[in-house]
Amino acid sequence: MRTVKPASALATRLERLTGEDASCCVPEYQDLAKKVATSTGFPEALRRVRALADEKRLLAVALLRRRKELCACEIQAATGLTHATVSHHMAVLVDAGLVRSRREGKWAYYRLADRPAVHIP
Amino acid sequence: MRTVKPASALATRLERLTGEDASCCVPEYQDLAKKVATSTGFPEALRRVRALADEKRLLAVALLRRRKELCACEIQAATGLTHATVSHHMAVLVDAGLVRSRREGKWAYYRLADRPAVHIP
DNA sequence: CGTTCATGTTGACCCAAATCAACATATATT
DNA sequence: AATATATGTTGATTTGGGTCAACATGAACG
Repeated sequence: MRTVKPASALATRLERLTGEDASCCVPEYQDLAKKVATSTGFPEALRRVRALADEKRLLAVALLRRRKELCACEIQAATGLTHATVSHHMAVLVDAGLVRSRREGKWAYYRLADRPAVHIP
Repeated sequence: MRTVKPASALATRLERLTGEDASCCVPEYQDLAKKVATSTGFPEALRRVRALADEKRLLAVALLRRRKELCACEIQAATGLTHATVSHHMAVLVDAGLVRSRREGKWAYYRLADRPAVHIP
């Protein structure tokens, strides 16, 4: 017989450091990760960062930092996308809490939300 | 004959606002967008935001904010991923300038870079 | 030296998201 | 009312990226 569990790099490293058996420490790290990932700030930060992680959406936000307010047709002209795609992108930004939308007649206006910053949890 | 160009929402809106012909303004917005998108800060901001826009990578960064330094095997234990995937993810973070890597014998250590913040251009 | 072990690299697969055409809705204009 | 217009919605298509198995590298240890 041999050691049953496949030698874990983490366990061997911790045993090297502490001299004790560290085979239990992998679930410990799993628990820490789960605790962080389910903390309040994490899902929102992920949604915000994901919303910004597109070239066209980041461009829209960058433009909104220069012009206070833009209508959908202006964003369409700037991005060169279809109005359908623009609408989809702006919905993602609004859903992430980065942009607020306003409706005036036929036109839809967008501006940055009050606190559009992202901070890592 | 009719108006040759398909009625642009942006042009009609600007003509409504200014009373002048605005058919030229679409390339104007294109130029502004291109100017912003090619500005120095934009590609780096996009790379950083994209690097953070993954659940496992954001988790790794969040963990690095708690523990000053983690080795690859610890990140593997925390994320539950293959070591290949962990290596790939950490390379993305390092390439984005968010994380610095250090090598000590067989082990690879990661810590946050000096200024891991993202700021939108 | 040869083996083991921790990590990096490559190739392939697979899924989520970006995109657009077509349709739907709502507002303005005549 | 009827038409035109600006935007939202849906379905389908395609592409980028996350994932892993397999292989490669390089160090420690006998």
